[in-house]
Amino acid sequence: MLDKFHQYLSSKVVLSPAEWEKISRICVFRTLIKGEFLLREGEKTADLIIVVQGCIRTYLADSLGKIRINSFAIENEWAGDAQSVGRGVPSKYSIDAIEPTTVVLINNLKFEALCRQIPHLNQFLTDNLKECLSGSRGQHDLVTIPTADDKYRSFSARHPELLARVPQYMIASYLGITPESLSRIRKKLAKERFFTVS
Amino acid sequence: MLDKFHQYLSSKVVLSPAEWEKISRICVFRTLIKGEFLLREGEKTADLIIVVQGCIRTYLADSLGKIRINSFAIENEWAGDAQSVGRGVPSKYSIDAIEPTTVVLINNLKFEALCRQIPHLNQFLTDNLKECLSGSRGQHDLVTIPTADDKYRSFSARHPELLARVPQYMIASYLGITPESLSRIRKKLAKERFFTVS
DNA sequence: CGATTCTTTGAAAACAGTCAATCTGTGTGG
DNA sequence: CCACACAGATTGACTGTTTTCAAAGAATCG
Repeated sequence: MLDKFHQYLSSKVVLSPAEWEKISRICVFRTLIKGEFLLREGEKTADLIIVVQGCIRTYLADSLGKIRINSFAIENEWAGDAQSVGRGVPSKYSIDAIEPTTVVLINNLKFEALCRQIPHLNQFLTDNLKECLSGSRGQHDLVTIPTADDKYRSFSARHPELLARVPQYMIASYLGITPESLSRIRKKLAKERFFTVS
Repeated sequence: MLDKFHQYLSSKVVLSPAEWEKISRICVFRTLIKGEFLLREGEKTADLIIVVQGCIRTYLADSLGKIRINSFAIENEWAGDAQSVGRGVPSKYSIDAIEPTTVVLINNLKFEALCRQIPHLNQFLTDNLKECLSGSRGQHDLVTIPTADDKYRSFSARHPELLARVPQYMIASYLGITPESLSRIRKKLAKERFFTVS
């Protein structure tokens, strides 16, 4: 797993062996079984989270139980609320694994200290934050689409990899619709496709 | 305006006069009248945008004309799609001023070069990206609230300053509901408050 | 297998959207 | 200073989509 993470990092930035050595020393790997929590609402955390293998979801629970999924993170994606990390602010979100997953946890303070020493690593952080921001905006664009089936259409075009990987009721939650509606939409679309193809 | 921006920056990071001098040299101020565009969908831009005075909105237009507002930015807030900046990617979003507004435009490449020289400025960038990310997540949390009146309630609790400043039909767009619905919701809430207070 | 978890289906109710008309306030030009 | 035009907000009646609730089918996993 360390190797896999090294590979990913190397694909993003140029690092000398000595630099990688420093970075790897502050990486903590954690393996989660399906359904296992990485963070619960209200808990504090000081770690950045990067998925090495698997898939985790970040979600919000309203007053009584119903959850809304904010984001999925798969291989090499970051998760978590970058802002609350390292500020002692309790997280609004919960994070758990939806398949067997391995993540790297990196202490935010240590990471920022390293960023000051390693300019390339700093670039990596900045780029990633921008990517997360862009992803979040994209997700926002998605959920504000006014009709449920356009939401789903848009989602499947944009995230085919998740479509295959994530249970339907979670996609529904991510899109802000009910699983029942999603099921009906899929049925309708399948029918449309059938008449269109031949 | 330069002063105002200096004040803001100083409140965020410690800068020597020499550093501020360097930064100020790459700042371009631009004043917009109400309704004036800063960026249109499809255009490219290489500049970071920070509002010094006034209010701008970032929005997305769907296939025929209807717009969905992604975000408002008021004094000292950043706007724009951090990722598309400086990559030659045409913007998905349009940005215009909803009141008389002054913004600072900072060329992204020049800014990043300065960040490499001035660690504190780099910290400022990182912090701001995190804040933008957090803001975007918050906005997402808002629009995924399932009922329109909870959306509005949540919005007014979270952004009282915008409530007073932004026309209602724009707030409706921001929340993903119609102006008519918002009007009815406000009426209902006013009635509830009337019976609750006395 | 047997049991949980996930998806599908149906019918009714609630909610928000649409369309169209009216109302209100503000700023402009005669 | 008034009248008009315009942008924004409100209201009503109606339509349509989505939710809800409930139950039955698949699928998956130990």
